[in-house]
Amino acid sequence: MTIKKIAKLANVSSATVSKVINGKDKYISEATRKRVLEIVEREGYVPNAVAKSLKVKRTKTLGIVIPDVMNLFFSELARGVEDAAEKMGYSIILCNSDNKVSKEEKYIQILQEKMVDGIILAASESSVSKYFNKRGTPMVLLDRDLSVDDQVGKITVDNESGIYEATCFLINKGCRDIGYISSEISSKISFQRLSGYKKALLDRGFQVSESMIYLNNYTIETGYYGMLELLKNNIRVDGVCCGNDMIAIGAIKALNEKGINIPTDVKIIGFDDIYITQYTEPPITTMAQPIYKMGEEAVKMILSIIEGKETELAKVFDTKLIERGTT
Amino acid sequence: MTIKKIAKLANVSSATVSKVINGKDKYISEATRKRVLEIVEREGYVPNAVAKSLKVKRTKTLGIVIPDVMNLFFSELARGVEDAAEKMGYSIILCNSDNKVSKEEKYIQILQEKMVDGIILAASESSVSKYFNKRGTPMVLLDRDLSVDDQVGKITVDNESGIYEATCFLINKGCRDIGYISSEISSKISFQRLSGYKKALLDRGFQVSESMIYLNNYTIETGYYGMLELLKNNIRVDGVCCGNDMIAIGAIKALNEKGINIPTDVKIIGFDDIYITQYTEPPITTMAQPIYKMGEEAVKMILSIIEGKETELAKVFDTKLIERGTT
DNA sequence: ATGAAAGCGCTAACAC
DNA sequence: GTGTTAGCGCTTTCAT
Repeated sequence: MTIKKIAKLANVSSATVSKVINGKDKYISEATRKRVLEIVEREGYVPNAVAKSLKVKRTKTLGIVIPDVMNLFFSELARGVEDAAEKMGYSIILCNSDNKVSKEEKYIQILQEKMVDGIILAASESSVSKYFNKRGTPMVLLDRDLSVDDQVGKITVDNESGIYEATCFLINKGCRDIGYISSEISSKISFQRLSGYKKALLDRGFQVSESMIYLNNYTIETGYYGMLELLKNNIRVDGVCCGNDMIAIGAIKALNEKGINIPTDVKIIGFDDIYITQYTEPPITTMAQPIYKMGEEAVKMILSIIEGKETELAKVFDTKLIERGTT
Repeated sequence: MTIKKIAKLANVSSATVSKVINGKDKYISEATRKRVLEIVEREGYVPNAVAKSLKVKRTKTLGIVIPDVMNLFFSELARGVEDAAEKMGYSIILCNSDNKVSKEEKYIQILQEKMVDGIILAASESSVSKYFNKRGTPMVLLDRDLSVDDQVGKITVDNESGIYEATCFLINKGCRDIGYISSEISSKISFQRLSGYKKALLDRGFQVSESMIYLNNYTIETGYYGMLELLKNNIRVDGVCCGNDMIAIGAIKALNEKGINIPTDVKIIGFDDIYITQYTEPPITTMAQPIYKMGEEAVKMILSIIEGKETELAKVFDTKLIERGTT
């Protein structure tokens, strides 16, 4: 079924059918409008969006590349993006990069070939460089703050001040020997977070000790082994600031296994506020990012760019302390 | 940049450019092949896949509709699908239906308009009916077993025998008063699972008591309130079979709050083996579904259908007991 | 070994 | 109010 066949069945031109289908029917008589619609319905006609896209140069689809949908943080981000996109009549093509530059590049190429109207990127590297954005597809960087000269949007959170606050909170709660478990400094984010931790300690008159810092990945495993390591190295740890909630989950597991009480003996604070955080034992105190909202904001920003509106290209959200059982 | 402009720059026809780009260059002289490739590179030419799709009637993209990516079960499914699709050169359009028929229908329509080559559906209802599959797009039902006359593929797990086994396992572990917390019977899956629970009890000479059964949703909340309810209604509960792992997480939370020891006082078994299950306190014993693999299998099946191969339209996987800390 | 040309299904400018 | 037509960027058959 094509618009042409519908036209023939309705004894009108394909232009007319196109107009009624697209609601541009001001100048179409009610009679033909109705007739066309009936036939469309009867024949189960489904418009061919790819033909339309070729003509109008707009696919009404967005690409989103994230490291991994199975990661609670990114799945919430993706959900925020998808919901907002759907509301605006857009679909999304989902890509998992595993933080691999090669995959990021490959996906960006594919998305450009598929003529997506915009790309939302939680990328590890500057795959965004002009070299890869050959077509100048609108892009917004989500959660990742890369230095990029291009005209790309950025949506981030104030990582340094977030972890700074988290660390101060632990201090205020009475912790004196505060460890830090997080990811290696492979990204700006990780750097900023570590920086926040150190700054808080120094500002409050504590010393920074490298043996209190364990860096690896943003994973449960890192939290688990990192906690074990801290316990090994130091006689005294009474608080741990974690680079994200996954790490906090792992740290809690280690502490539970060792029979160390949370929060009495050791207090834990996480980062992100992924939703599982409410359901752990104990529930995790964390610095919340407005994850879902950041996803929504990313599509708002990219649509604004797509529509050629004047757009503020940087939006940084604040984190917010959510106190629960681990402190 | 279009193929035509590249052609002009290379002093060849667009047909020639098309051939070298697509590797159909047996009959192209090495000299022109090289020249074309150089210009493509230099100009940063990106092929327009929508134009290509219009011509070849194949978009190399698949649609996947699931209730919610934020749900660990479905995000793992989605990841399995995306990985397998990517390996075969396909992209995926992700849709979250929230189990709402209206959204499912809407998405199926959109996916058909976008001319996806196939649709993978974890749908609650028979949105799959001929009426909605107007274009006869290949479909496979994933995780959901709907009665559908159409030629759609189905990938499922043996739910009844899975829960049957789970319940028996609890009995073998010495439980005598086994409750069941799960979702309402709104789907075949829920029916089969409840059925497995009852059958196991009966087969082993126990009675089925409605007050030991709490049905609501496949959520943490249901597990939590369901457990509280069971504790209220019955003096004795020493085992709970949960319809999925989320429910188990909620049940554990309730038990922990009440100071009831797991597994000494009450044993818990879940279903699915979502990955967080290893990290709860205690880690959850569960009947595992090969979630990721089922996602992969769904794309294998749909590609086979797309390619017009003779395809076995039903694949049912076995569940497998994973014993951890809650039993 | 390369090119000319038709056509995929649609929209939009313009004609009537 | 409705129709004609060109053309979006590509592939593919057929000629040369």
